Amino acid sequence: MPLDFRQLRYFVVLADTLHFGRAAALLHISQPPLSRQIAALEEALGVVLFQRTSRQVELTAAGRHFHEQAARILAALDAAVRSTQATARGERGVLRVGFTMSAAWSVLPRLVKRFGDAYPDADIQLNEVLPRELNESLLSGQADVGIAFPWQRPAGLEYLRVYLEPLCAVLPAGHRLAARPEIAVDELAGEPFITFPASTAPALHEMVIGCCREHGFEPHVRLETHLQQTIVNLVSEGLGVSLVPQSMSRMQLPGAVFLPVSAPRMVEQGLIWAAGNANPCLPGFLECARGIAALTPPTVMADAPQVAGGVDGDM
Amino acid sequence: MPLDFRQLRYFVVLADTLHFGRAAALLHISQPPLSRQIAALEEALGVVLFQRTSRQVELTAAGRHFHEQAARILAALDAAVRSTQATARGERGVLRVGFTMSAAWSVLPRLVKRFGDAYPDADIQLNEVLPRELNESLLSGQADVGIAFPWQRPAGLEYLRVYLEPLCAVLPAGHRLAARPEIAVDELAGEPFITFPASTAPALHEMVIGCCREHGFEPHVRLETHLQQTIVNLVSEGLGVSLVPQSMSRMQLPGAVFLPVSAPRMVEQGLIWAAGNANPCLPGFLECARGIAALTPPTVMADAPQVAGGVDGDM
DNA sequence: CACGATTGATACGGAAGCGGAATCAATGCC
DNA sequence: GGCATTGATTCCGCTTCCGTATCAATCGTG
Repeated sequence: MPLDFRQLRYFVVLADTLHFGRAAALLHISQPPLSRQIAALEEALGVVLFQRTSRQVELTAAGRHFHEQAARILAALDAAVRSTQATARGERGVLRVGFTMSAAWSVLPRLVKRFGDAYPDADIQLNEVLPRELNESLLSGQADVGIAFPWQRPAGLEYLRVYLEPLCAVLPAGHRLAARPEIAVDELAGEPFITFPASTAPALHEMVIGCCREHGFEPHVRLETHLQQTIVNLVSEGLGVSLVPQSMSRMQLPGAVFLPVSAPRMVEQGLIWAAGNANPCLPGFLECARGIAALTPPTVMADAPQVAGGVDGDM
Repeated sequence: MPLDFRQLRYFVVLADTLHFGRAAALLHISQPPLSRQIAALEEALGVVLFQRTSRQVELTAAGRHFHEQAARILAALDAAVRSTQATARGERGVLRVGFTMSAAWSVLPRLVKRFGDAYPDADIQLNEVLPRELNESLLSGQADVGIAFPWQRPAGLEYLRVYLEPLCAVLPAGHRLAARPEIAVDELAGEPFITFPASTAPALHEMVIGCCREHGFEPHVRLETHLQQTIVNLVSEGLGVSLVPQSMSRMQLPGAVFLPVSAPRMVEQGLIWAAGNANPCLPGFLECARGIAALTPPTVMADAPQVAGGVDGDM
């Protein structure tokens, strides 16, 4: 009575073969149950689907119509099962990535591309968030994973380092130190610095200030701005100097020169995600990130042609 | 294991309510079988669809996706059942109507419109056929029903009269008899006649020739053509006279005058169909035709304003 | 902190449904 | 006219399913 999937499968095979015996053989059942299931289907529908004589079986007009519908439904069911399994395996779905502009400069494009190649049916939603908002965004479930310079990590958030690189100095092209192949950090002691505001980007703020303090001086902060690109721009205008991750040297500004520093501070970027996040795409994304991490050291070199002298980011 | 429809319905309700007890109540079953069916569904898919704690139920990402799919499939199944039942009732489907141009002049448009109003989801395929080909077309199943002036009817074909009307004379406007309100058929004895070829339209041929013979003369056939419209056109050009069904007077040609004849021969049109035709739309179509037949007599009058004097087609 | 209420999972017994072998009735072929 | 084929029917054994009762885990509350 309640219209079973089995009846649909039986019906479609019978409608294809128009022969109870052969259809039953294809279905790996004997003929009597097939007759009964078809009869039950017809009774459930209240419609005669086959016109039987004792010698041949024919579809009625209603049967022909139901044949198309049933085949479509069975195909849709099969597709639904497959796509659901793919969803559970993380091969399809949506992963919401919250990224900070500061952290996205080098890692994000490669990671997104790698993930897209590995999981072509999974979609990534990229949303920019402020660094201080990232943790809350992850914990509240608004984003599945974040890419950032790590900072104070609350309980419930996991972290995976993806990228390690040295800080380098960035100077105006006409600066007295700009022609040197390498400088020491403390040679910048008297220079006007351009840094990040501690309120919105504490990790980046600490990165520059902390590096200077390690080398024994308190930097003279002349300007603060949120974006690393802006820092480099301001440097190129001659407004000051700064310390930035080496990958920023990808910016090919005529007025700015990137110089390696001796015994540089290493800074890292990584993925942050909520420990309880159940998005099936997340493990695959993390795996891609681990792959990126393994490839990173040589890649850093290739990406930073302007910087002479190699500093390898061993991880 | 084999993925039942019931499991889909159970799953959708549970995904809607996210509460085993309430979902079971909505499904009019108790809670344990629901738990088991959901577990069986998850095992069949190999996918965890719900994240259960003892206090709350939540959909996983795969579960959310499967929810959409399952709801779509169930809706498609419901639609398929309804449309199949509608097909079996003849409320939807395709009815192939073979019509002869000669017979379609008056009845066909009204019949098609009536059927279209009564069965808005059923489609009519109109195909013109030559009169002599109609019977074979019906018997071979290329058409479901035909509209024609009846002729020799082979075994296996049914017939239903739909329309009865008198023949009337059609004369050139300048003809010596054209000013009369009515004429006798034998007054046309000496006139050049325009008729149909006996080979392709035997019924129409006999209609004219037989009428003349009934009135005691053999018409002098000057021209033969297949279409009634062409006959009227040729008459309006002064090339001869003819006898045509009264409904042809709907053609408002300046050069042609339609005149009632005394004691006119009545001619009928009707539906012809194969006795074994199982198209579910056919009974409804026949019913519409019976309705047309009942309405025909007054309609004939309204449609033939140029003909003075009423000749009622009693059926 | 302890008790009760709520929720989903599990155990068991009765009943319904399904599949398979045997058989029947109708039809076509030689 | 005998035989083969085809779908329907019957009966039996088994699986599966539902419902009642119960359990384990958790939350709320005083």
